[in-house]
Amino acid sequence: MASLPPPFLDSGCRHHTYSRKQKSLGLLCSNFVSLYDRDDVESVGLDDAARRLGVERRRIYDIVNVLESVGVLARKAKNRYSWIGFSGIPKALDELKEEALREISGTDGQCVKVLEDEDEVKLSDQNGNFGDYKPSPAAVGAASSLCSVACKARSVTDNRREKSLGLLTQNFVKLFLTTNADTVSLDEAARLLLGDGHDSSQMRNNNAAKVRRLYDIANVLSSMNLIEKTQQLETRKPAFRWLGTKGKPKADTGVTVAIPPATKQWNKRAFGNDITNVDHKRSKLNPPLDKKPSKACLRSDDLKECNLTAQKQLQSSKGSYVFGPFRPAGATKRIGDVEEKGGNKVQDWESLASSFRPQYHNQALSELFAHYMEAWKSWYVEVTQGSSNLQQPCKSVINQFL
DNA sequence: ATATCCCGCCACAAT
DNA sequence: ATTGTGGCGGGATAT
Repeated sequence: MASLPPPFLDSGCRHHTYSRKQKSLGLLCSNFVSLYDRDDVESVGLDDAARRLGVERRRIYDIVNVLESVGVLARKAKNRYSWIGFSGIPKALDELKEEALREISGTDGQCVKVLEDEDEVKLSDQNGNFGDYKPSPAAVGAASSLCSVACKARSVTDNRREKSLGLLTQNFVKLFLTTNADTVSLDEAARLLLGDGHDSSQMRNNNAAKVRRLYDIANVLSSMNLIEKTQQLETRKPAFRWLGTKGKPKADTGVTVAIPPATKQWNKRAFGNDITNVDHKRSKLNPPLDKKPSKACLRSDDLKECNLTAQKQLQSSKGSYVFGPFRPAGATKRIGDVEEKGGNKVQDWESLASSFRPQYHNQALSELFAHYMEAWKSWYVEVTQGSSNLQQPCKSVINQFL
């Protein structure tokens, strides 16, 4: 497998400054999709994909894993996947949701009720861009499902699976599916995903590792337009917004995939006009002669067509937008909705509190929950300072947990 | 400095 | 043993 890099010659990219942008997982995913999303494609070979996209096989595993979690692909055999396409997403999401709900109420004794949309505090909006942020109740569902996973005495083998990109992706998605919260902050997601149950110990820097994975996942889900990167207003801390299912809750027909300008990764991010990756031997063993990193040469042979992606450079601002390289089923848009649910939200803090009141005899769960409350608390303080007129209920409820 | 996150070593699983 | 998978985190880029 060890790809031997032929970094030599490449008159084309001579002085091209190395840019990781054109090597992002997201872009790779876009290319991957545009490469296989055709009528005549039913099977995808990993080697073939790696060759045609000009990347190491390792990278293919990354995107394939998350795509499979979302139903776009299905593993058929070693080295081979069957292409399902976007049409497989709705079903996959439904299943994930069902599974998530089952897990939540699963914990023998008590059942944690998934609360209906509640809070959501409007913060003073400086530039009118981001409307809100809340410590999303997604934690509710996530915490419990997470627990169910974390609690079961797992064998060492399962331990590996637990940290797989695929499972991580599913849990991440479930986070959005089980709640009405359409926004989850990076920190929160990192904390919730994966059991940080380890007794309050070395989970410090360990968190950084999880965040890295989260970025990986977010990049490909983002390129699939299932989520979008945002940030907490004010705090400017990174967060993710769910775009996946449009409007209607479920019911296959109701679920559609949002299809905004497929090319704009996150908020910006430029596009390379060529394929992703292909070795370029980074420093390490052979440090660049000067400050300029080595040239990123690409295997010009087969990846010529993949450039279609670059055309869609269309920088749609609000009204118009173009379809990405893929053709969704019932493409519904959802691009310029700067503002959302202007409606208020009945403070349901009390019920939230009672839902959680049942103390968990489970150590891991309670710890996890504690973390959630911790985050919530800090958030609360933050908000309180900003806008002094906040519903009182919040305070009392929060205090119950502190 | 902090936020992102690419890259590829190498452990582990499958053949 | 060989080959396929894919955690994991060092450290380079982007902001």
